[in-house]
Amino acid sequence: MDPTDWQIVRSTPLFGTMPQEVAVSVIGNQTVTVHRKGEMLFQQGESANSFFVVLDGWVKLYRVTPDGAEAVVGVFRRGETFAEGAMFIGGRYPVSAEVVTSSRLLRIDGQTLRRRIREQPDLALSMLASSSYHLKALVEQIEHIKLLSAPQRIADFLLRLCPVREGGCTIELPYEKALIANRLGMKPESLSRALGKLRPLGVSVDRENVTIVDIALLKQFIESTERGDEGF
Amino acid sequence: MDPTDWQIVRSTPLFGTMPQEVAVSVIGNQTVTVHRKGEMLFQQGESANSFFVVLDGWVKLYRVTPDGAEAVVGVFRRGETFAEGAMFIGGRYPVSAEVVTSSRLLRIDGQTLRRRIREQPDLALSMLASSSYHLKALVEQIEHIKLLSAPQRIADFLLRLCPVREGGCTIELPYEKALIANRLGMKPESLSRALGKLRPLGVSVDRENVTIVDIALLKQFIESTERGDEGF
DNA sequence: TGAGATCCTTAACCGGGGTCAAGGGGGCTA
DNA sequence: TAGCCCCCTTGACCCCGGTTAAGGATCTCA
Repeated sequence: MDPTDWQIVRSTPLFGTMPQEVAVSVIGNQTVTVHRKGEMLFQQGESANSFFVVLDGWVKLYRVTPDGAEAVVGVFRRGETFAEGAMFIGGRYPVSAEVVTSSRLLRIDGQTLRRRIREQPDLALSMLASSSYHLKALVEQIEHIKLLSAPQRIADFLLRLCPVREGGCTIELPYEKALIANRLGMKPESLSRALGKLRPLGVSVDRENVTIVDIALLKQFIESTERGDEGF
Repeated sequence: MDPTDWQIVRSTPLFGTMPQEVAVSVIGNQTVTVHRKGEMLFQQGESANSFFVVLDGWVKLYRVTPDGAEAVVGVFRRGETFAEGAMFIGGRYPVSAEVVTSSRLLRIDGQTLRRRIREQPDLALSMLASSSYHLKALVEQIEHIKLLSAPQRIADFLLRLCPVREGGCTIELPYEKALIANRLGMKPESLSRALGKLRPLGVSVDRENVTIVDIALLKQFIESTERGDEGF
């Protein structure tokens, strides 16, 4: 945990709002771990004894069905926390977690956390806020799957990666397209085709680099009821 | 709040595990309200000052898009709580809530709750458990939409309504089929068709009454990779 | 008892996206 | 540089479920 790591931890919704000494009391001497692509962190059904802060890299959370199909329910990056909730519901992870790029994680022990919560009730409010943040993200994901077309979902995904709010920009896709596709509830082939449909809207793709001419145009496309192929 | 109401409150994941006096301190003299079908409880974006316990009836939570489309993200019944999380994330409801049958609700004020949490940290752990319960439900919903066909999703929906674990049973659909369809991420027409496809699996429908010959058969169908129309 | 409204079902049609298969291109190792 | 592998794209085909439209059933209310 160097100063940069602290900065990242303090940028999370969970640890960002509490007094410094409370954060220190929780994180104290928790361990930073390094992982390479493909490593499993935990599997759904395992007993949950800790949660994580992403210091660097990307981690995916997903469900697996009896026949092996995967449904990605979230992909987390630097400055995000995940699995805070699992420790409070029967102590079992409801999802599996896998590192999808080389990563550094901060693992926080559940036992000590519970103890701190009892001493520091405000900490509980932060945990609740963080949980609610995840709830909201899931609700939005459900909304998107139910109401948006594939091209619209990708457009939204791209916009969330944009560092700016208007104009144009070039962004780098953070991980494999197959994972992006799964995250958005579609197949890789559909992702390709859907990106193609965004071309008339000023989106060009070259390998993992995506250039967006006009953010406003995409926003409008997402909110429109039209589904992406009118007008040529 | 008569004794029956108390029994319901104490059956929730949230209030079920805490000591009686803590529950009393929170619920104390909170108000029970009566609502008729179609009443709005709150709208997404409104400031969130309270959450609810369903004493009787059904309440739907949903998101609305700019163009008016609805995506139902949850339907709650007697003995369930909802919107606990909203008060902790910027104080705004991320969804809208509407009563879908005549209902009686217990409304719990957020201010007093926060105060109680500071006095009673264990209460925070209960809140976290309850939040996590909702998280898990949303994750499962995403899994289902992404990986199951329409007939499989209804089969799952029916199984969750079954009062027994094996054999057969007859159940009554709790609310309108249009709402069931939306909750499951499909159109009413698809719901009809999908129920039709379950007929060969021992599911017969007569108005709002559904008879299931063999629960095991449906479970198997949900877990099978086949999507429902083979073998006739 | 009948008129209307609401809800549900059925049918025909169509389109988005899944499936299957082939091919291209960049990054490995040798 | 060659060879291989992996990831991605493209195309053809098809099926699930959305769309549209019509008709049937139940409930309400006059």
